[in-house]
Amino acid sequence: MVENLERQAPDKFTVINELARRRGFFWQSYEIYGGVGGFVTYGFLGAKLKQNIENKLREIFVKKLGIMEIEAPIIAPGKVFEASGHVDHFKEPMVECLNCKRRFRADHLLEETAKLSASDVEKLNLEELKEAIKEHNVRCPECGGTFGEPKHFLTMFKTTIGPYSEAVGYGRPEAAQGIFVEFRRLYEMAREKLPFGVMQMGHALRNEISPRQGLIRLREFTIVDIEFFFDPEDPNCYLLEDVGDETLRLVLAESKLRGSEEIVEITVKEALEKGYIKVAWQAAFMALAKRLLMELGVPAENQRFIEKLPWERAHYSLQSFDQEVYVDRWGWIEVSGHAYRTDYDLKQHMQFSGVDIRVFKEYEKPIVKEKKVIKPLMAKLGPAFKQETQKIAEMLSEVDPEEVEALFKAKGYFMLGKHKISPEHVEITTCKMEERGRRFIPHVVEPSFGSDRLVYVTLEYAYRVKEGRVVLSFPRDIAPIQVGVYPLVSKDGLPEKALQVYKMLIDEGFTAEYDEAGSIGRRYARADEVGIPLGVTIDYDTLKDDTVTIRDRDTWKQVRNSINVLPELLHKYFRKKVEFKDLGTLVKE
RNA sequence: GCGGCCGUAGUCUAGUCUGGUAGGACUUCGGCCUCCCGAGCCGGCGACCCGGGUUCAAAUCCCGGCGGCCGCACCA
Repeated sequence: MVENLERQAPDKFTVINELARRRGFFWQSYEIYGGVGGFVTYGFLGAKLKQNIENKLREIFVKKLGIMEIEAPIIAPGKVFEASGHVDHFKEPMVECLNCKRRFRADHLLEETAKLSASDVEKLNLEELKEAIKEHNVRCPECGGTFGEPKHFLTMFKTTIGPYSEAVGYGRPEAAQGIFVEFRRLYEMAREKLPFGVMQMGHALRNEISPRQGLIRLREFTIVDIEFFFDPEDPNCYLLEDVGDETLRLVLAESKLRGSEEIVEITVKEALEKGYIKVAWQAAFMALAKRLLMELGVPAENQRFIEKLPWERAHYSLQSFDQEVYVDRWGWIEVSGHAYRTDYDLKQHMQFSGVDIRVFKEYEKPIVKEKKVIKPLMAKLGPAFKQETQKIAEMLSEVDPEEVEALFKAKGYFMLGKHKISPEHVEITTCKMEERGRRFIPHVVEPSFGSDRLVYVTLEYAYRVKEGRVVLSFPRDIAPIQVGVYPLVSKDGLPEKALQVYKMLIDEGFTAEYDEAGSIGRRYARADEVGIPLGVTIDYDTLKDDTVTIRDRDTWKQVRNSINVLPELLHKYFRKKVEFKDLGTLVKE
């Protein structure tokens, strides 16, 4: 099997997908019906690995930064994605060649063939695209054929909510909107203080045209969206204290425009000083994302952040970086996106819903302004205008006091609609206005992770071949199974003793596995292949002195120690407080 | 969606051209054996992607579909 793999030298993607299927990490869903592209089912090991990775995200963002995790629905009424701009932007205009049936992006064709600019083409609707294609006589670049009607392909899953077909709903293509639409309540829960962050981890749906990259591109996948709200006029980012000196490897848009993928290695602080990254919070989250990937086993030099060009960016973003990891098969692939969404989403929802979702921020000292006001003297207005009085009083509050004063000076009266207002009807006074704060829509930076991709890169970076055997060297704190427990041989009471140890470890909260099948070597090999960091073996000495051997997955070294010290030592080991050599005395081979 | 290649147990594969009982290896399971690294022996489970057609007879030939890989396109 392994020899076979080495002989054919397939890429890691193939090897990992095969291993994943064989050992039950994940596989393509609906296999008994032939399988459907873009959907995946995680087995026991994969689900556990994914949970452990997701918990790592929780640890970094929820526990340490106090970001609030929420869980919102996957289906949203049409309005939500109309407001967010997805209904308009989450689709591509396509034309089909009537001759060879090839499909092309209509806008791309016009850019290339008719030499129209990207921004011009983007504005065109289907009808205009059709005309532009006709006008410029655009033909199929493959066979020279003519094109049919341009059509949009919407990449959101559309459905109806309830039995009424007019109630259109969409499966969310991102979890972010579930946060934005609940902003008011979330802001309250954050004690009405900025900055604050909200995270949502859950499934998202994108009806990809041709998803053929395993966990890398799925139609249903797990997204982790963090929306971090801040005051755009208060750039202070307290995270810089922690991450300011962290280095980032950036590929800047300006380099890409020159056709280069040159990497600028720079600290977070410097990147902000030089203006490479517009928002401090965004830079800070990029640093945290880098650390996360390192903890998943991806070294810094195999990571980079690549800036999106304006036309590559999502419709809501002012600046975007993709965090990329180098993988064997495709080179650089995106594992997280960092978008500066500004106030775009909240503004849109405010407009579409009609609900004021601005926040109020009190000034440290109220700003006192002197302001002229017109005070209607009702005692004079009443007798003069009778039933019109109320209306006039309202209208007076709308006019500019300065202007009125000037008119009085010049003409001795002014016309309010058809009414003649004289100085005797009103009083113009100066009064002190106190502005206690301001109302504004917070800005947002969004770090967004793809859980499934994290699972994939974790697997790829854990993959090793040692002496012809596959070892998944997961970081010990995300390994799906922590400890394997084995009787050296399955007789003479060793299995019974091993089961006791196994139960004790389970009771202590470890994820453990008991295995007595085959020879001990076979069991170690099997455990290595699913990445179990430690193996505890019960042998004949155990029966005499209650000690066991503990085997390290990566070095295959063994130490020996008493059963009763295992729980405490192993807890420390999995929390990275002690190393393998600290678990006991080395066994000579 | 298009083009090329491909589809036999969990995995790798023989058989397909030339239609006639689907065979092996690894894995897995049970047993024996086994005092630390996929050892050995015995036994068991397990497959022709789906549908239609041709034929006495289809894994094999024909048609359609589904799925995979590679390329194109797409990836907000």
